[in-house]
Amino acid sequence: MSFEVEPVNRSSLSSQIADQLQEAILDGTLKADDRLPTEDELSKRYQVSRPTIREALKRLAAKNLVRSKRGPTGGTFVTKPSVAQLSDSLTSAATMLVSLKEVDLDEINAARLELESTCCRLAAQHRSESQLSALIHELEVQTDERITAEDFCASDVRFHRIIADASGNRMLAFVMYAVIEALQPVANMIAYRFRERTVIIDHHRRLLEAIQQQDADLACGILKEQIEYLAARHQDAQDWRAGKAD
Amino acid sequence: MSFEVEPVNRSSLSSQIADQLQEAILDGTLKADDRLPTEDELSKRYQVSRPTIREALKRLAAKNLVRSKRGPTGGTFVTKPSVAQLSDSLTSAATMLVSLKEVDLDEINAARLELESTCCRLAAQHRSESQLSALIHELEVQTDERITAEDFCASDVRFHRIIADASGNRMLAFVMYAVIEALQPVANMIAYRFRERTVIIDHHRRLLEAIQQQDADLACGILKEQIEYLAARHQDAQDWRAGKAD
DNA sequence: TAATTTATATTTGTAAGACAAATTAACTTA
DNA sequence: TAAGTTAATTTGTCTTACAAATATAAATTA
Repeated sequence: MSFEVEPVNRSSLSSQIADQLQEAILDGTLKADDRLPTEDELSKRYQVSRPTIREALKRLAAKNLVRSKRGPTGGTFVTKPSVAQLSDSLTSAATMLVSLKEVDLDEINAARLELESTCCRLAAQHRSESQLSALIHELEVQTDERITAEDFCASDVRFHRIIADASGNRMLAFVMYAVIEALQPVANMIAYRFRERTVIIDHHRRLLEAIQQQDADLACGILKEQIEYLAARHQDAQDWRAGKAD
Repeated sequence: MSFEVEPVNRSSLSSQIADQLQEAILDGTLKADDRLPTEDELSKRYQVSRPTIREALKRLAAKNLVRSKRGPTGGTFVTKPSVAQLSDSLTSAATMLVSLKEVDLDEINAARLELESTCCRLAAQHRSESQLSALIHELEVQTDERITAEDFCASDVRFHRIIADASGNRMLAFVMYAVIEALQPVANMIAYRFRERTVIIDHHRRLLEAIQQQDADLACGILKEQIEYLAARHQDAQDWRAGKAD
């Protein structure tokens, strides 16, 4: 005599309910700006307590799938996806990879080189006059003697973002933004002591000229120089830190 | 007589606590596998009720930053989200944007071609025997006559993810996963009627061979063929749909 | 009558207390 | 010593109550 044994479901109630609601959102059953049933209604429908529903909703809120509001016209609403939010999520996830040391610096630098080379190549093809003006403007900002290190870093980021924008492909630009942001902690670390602004500015000037002249190969070569320079500076910073710890 | 007015903090307690704990995880104060204080301890420390703590922890759990376990050696432990988990967290946002046509499909396809060409080139250099075996295995799965359309799509995704992994760069793999996932609604849409499996399988076989032989240019050419094929199939699906609506 | 203030109803946010479920270590029994 | 039982701990769920925020309707004032 035998009977079948099936795996039992060990997931918590709140995670099961969150998964179901997520599926309803992703498969289009629940649409952007739709109002979910109230917490009380959901707890009746699922035959669970209200705190369990709230826990499930917090799981969805953490993924930006829903937002809540109090009051007679309040409730829990499916969030409308936006391009800005996707960009933020991508950036936040990339930053986490770095913070949690899931990826090492060589990997990020290599990825940056690949991605930004692609952006440079496309930028050399697609750049507009206003993007060139914007690059020129940032170069002027960077050469100003009064600029603080902080503002120099900010201008550096903007310079590279303009290049990403000039690729003419928004998805690529988002990906590029994410990688640039993920590198910010490192950039901040070497900003004060280990990075010669004049070298960076020179790279930027030559990069701008190459893009202006639509010379993709030259642009990629200059970019490679800059990324290698920055990687070496960072290695110096690490060595200096290691030496200091002795 | 005047006094300063500062913005008041409108965030809920549970989201503030989740943010603080997330920061502690990301800045390295809390490391992977560290055990957080018990729910009771956290509620005493933060001077809030235990359900509020639980809601905060559910927010972190949804981001794969913690996991919980019952029992005397249980508790809430810090986890390190994997590249796959982090990119999965982008899936919902990206998927919805593509479904709602908030982003231009041509842009995503163009970005995919650039990114995946880079991954193919690196995969041709860096692929391991086990990655080749995994690709071979997926090809076998795909050629099985009994496979459902759903399972074929899943295998297709895995095939491309293996290529991203074979690039040997986790940051690149991360962004590649995100782009692949964003295209899933489109792939699902054309899966049943507009996509010849034999064509896809042929592309995959040739891609595998090119990577095996470490011929990066050939791999990139085949990939271009596949992406163009899929874009055309999708255009056919849209046309067919437009015609059907008349 | 128009503008302002107050009251009411609704929904989410938080708290307190109780009990259940899962798990591990310690203890007991064979 | 191995197997079984028990106790303790922590998370998971439930019940009940009240607070906070909000929008609308009603009441009051000018």
